[in-house]
Amino acid sequence: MPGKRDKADDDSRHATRRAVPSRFGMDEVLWAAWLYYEEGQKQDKIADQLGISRASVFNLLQKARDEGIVNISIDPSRIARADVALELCELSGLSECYVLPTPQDPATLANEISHLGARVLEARLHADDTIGVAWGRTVLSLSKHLTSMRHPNITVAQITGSAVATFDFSPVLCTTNIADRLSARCVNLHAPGVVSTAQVKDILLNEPEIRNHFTLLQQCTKTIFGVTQLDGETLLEQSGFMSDAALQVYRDLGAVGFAAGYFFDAEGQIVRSEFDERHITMALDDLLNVPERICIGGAPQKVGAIYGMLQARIANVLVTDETTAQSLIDHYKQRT
Amino acid sequence: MPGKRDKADDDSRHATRRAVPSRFGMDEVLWAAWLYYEEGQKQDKIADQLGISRASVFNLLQKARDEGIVNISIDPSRIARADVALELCELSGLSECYVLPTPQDPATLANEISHLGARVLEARLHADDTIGVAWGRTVLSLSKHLTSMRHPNITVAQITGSAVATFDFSPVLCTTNIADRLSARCVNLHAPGVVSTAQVKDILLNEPEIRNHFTLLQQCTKTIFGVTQLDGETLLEQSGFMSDAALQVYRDLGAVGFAAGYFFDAEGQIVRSEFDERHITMALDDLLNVPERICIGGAPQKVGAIYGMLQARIANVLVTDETTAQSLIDHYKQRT
DNA sequence: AGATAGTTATGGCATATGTCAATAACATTA
DNA sequence: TAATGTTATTGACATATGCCATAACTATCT
Repeated sequence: MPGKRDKADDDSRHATRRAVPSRFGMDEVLWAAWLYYEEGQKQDKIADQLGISRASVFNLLQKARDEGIVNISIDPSRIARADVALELCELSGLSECYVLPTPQDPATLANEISHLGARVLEARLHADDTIGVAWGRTVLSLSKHLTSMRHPNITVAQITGSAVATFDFSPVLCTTNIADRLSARCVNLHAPGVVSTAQVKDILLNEPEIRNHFTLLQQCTKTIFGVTQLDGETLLEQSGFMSDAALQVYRDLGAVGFAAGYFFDAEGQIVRSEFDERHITMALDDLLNVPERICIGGAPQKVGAIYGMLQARIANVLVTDETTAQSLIDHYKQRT
Repeated sequence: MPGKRDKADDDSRHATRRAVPSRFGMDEVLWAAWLYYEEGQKQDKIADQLGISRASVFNLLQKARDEGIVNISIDPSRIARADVALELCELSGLSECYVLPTPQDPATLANEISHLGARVLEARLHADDTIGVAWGRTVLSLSKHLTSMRHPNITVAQITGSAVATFDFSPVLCTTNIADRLSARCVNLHAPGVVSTAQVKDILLNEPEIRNHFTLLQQCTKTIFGVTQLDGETLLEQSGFMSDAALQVYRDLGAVGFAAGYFFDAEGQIVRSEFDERHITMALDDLLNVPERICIGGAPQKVGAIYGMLQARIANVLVTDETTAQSLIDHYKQRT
């Protein structure tokens, strides 16, 4: 019974405290983490050594994991190397492809893909990177799975104007979230995502501040974006980003998907319409010049869109799940 | 009962196997590791998904850990930052210091320090490093704690001639072991560690092959070595590396320790005798020019020797245990 | 001082993990 | 094809871990 703790008890406690009086500055968290993860000691034993209860040791270890003092990570290169990924790379011309085991519960798929996306970004990230960030549920979700890390001189920049519509995965939010986790410089694009006429777009693009932003975007070493299919309900209209009518124009022109600011058809041809003239986003040529163009996304209904995107070369790195990857492989094989 | 497995059973098994038929090339190990470590699923659940027993999942995870597919590591910078380490750095002028919690069982101390040493080396290692390796129990033990890793263009070189005596921690063994684990180029020094006269040493040092080796050593970016005290039995004489008489000469001259090929006294003065003229090892000037000189060692009886070594600036990075670190701090404070 | 609220540490229990000997699956040889 | 050795898989048990309600402690206020 815990209530029994009295002076006698306390004395006996002191006897076991010999090794590590807490006056030592050395972090108990660190201490426990070392003994547990490096030396493989049992929590009981560590509790003895530190003169605390096993439960406390558990708490210390928890803290160590939370604070990133211990890092448990899966070598991402192995995930890329997995057979399905490899086959898809060969068929599609992707330079890299990360494939997640498809979860049993489809509802968690999007979440888990963005989780893997976060790991992939972390693994590929290095000093002096400039990351162009798009917007969308997937990208926002990715930002939440990033563990705080610190590389010198990282820049995170918006590739699309800040949409004004009311939705919780705005370009600004995606960008700031990611920058925050990476302790990076955050460069927002202070312009609307869509304007009313081509003329307004021209005027804006000639504004010095916005011009500078697009110049910065040309320095991008990476971009991150999701991908949407156009059949059925999409968040493009739901979010108020564009009108149903504008979207229908693209559908009528044969577009099947949208990624990183551009529409494309089932064979990877970029589809343009009047809307492009009003959409403030990174120029296509600049986008295609970015060395690492990372697309995060997967779902059965997205397969057609992803295929088109891959053919359009919008992405050269893909993070997806196994079912989607397999469908894509099948898709490619059919065409041969 | 396992014997009961028959066709009926097999069929039911197939039913649960839907998700991951083993025909998929994707590594089950990787798959299990992802589900367990990234998604935090329980082994039971993973077993279901993969259609294998929980015990097998456990085995897969074990394999994943063994093969380094999952990495569990403690941020080494935190260990360096711990208070005792920091204080010792300031007092001694070390550029870095890694301090291990002193284990309860003194018999395991040497082993655990070399374990930490291995982690430290791994953490500091990067592409294009050239590592000068000394010999000794500690260094050999360190080599065994290295986990296989692969950086491009690492070179591992012996800093001392290959001793001919019979002991199991010879320079050659230390070097090859480390090179092997790091998948590095291994450059051995094809000469005895000690020769009979100064003249023989001169002749050897003028041999082109050996000359080249010493030129290579000047390119070292790191050295790794242990440290020995001279009072009591030492492995210097036990190993047949040098005679009792030769060692006594150094003791008489005031030497208290030996590290990285050189003797020094309690205040950090290098102590030389005739033996140095016959000892084939990296030149002292070259040694002191190496940017990272990592000494691995700790024990109550080594404190005096380590103090001398620190004063002699033979090391600028120290890996030790807390008791030793604390004793060193006390030692420094006494002198003020 | 005594009461109060907020924080940290603990005991004990439900669950998850690790171990191992037994057995199945497979490969090899006679 | 049977016998034999080798490796992988498993069920069952012993142990370690994760969790949470509550005790102990601390700081603050009356």
